[in-house]
Amino acid sequence: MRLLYVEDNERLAQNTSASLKSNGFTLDCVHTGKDALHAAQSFDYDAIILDLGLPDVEGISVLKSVKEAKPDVPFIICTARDALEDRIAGLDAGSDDYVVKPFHVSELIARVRAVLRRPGGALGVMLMAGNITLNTAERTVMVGDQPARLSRRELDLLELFMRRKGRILSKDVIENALYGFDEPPTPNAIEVATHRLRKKLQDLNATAAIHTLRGIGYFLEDHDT
Amino acid sequence: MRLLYVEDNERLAQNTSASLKSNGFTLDCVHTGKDALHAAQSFDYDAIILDLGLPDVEGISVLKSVKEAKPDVPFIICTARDALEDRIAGLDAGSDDYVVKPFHVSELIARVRAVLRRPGGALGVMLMAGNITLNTAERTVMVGDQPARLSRRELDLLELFMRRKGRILSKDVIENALYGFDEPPTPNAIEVATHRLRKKLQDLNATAAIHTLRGIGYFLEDHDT
DNA sequence: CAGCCCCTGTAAGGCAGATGTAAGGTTCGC
DNA sequence: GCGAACCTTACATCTGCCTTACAGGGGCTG
Repeated sequence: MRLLYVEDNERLAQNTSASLKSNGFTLDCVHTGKDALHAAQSFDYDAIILDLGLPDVEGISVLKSVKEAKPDVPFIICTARDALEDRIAGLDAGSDDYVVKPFHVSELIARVRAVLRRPGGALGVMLMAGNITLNTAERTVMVGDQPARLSRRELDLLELFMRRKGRILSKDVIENALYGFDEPPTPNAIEVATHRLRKKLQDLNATAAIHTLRGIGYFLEDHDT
Repeated sequence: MRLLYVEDNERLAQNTSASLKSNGFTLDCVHTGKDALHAAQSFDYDAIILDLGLPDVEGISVLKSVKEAKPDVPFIICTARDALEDRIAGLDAGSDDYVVKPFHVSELIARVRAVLRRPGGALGVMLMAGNITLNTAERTVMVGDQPARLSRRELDLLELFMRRKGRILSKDVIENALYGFDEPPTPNAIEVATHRLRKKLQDLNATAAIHTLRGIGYFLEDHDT
């Protein structure tokens, strides 16, 4: 679950980023409209949180540019209470929701979740593979009738594999999906994460397993359909 | 890039068809579930756009029938906003996408492109020779209905041959294509690699083979076209 | 605030498949 | 029949992945 957070106020950005991260989101945080455009272009985010009133490029134009290229990405706009016209313009331009400043982080998180849960969004789906069931809304995993105790990383990884069940995922793809660009891991990190996930699944007698293709990537086997 | 478009509303169908065609897609348009099933059976579409609420056969059952026979075909569903929740409940949101009516054609096109660009999608070319199929996006090879387990070199080599199907490739060309400047192999390396690839293809009863032209090079036979 | 536990990335060693090299054997063309 | 080009097999290396151990960090609890 990877988000882009566009906020020019450094302190606010720091606080909010921390909260979002601790709530299980992978987060890329940028401070200018230019960076935002660049980031949005180079990766498919599940949602974009956009602060209006950026220094270099007008916020709304960021939204419009991105929406043009990727109409599907949901936006959540943060704006001051008195900037009402901006807000309306934002919704007209295709924003999916907005939050009025000052806001509690919990409210922002709730809105993000709500947007992701919408049809076509990333949340609210049940994923299945063999006897593994992953509830993306609750972030819980069952193997057969046993609940699986997975850490955040493990769960993100498993969700990635299940969303792309049967398809091959290179380490590159995995890295992009799980890690923000300010936290690049060694390639080994993914190997270790995969190993830990595999072990837990195996211990619970999961009937779907992650296979390795040497030099190419990994894939989750898919003998149901 | 060939699509199947299933839509019972004639006027909407005409408009949308025109837009899709002018965007470079080859399009088959049908108006009933029956025709849709028939069309989907007789041709391998790169994606299917399906309107829900068809007159004769319920849309979802079209989807299920086709998915049963061809699990890999991506579907994009068009539906009214209020009918959405119950409809998508039974679907695997991991492999499909949705457009909510009324929609801009540009949005539909964007979704189609997104789906095709996914690993396993068709943008990332499919190469074929005899009963060999190479998916360049996933880097997978099928011989008939058997998956081939090729190493990276073998796959690179096969891809090279298939992209230049029927043409003669000298060892020089192959060497340049497969090896970086800083890793010049002995000429024998290519012979060995070819040998290993040939063996795996033969073991899987491939109907296309790599032939040798003494003193000139190799080529992949091409009796289809 | 201390202590503890869990999570997670890093580092290091080992194993196995992949790949190049070498050494005959085979085939083709002259 | 001779030589050159290619095939085939065996072998050694090397890369990539697995596995385990360890350490820093964050959160929870007493």
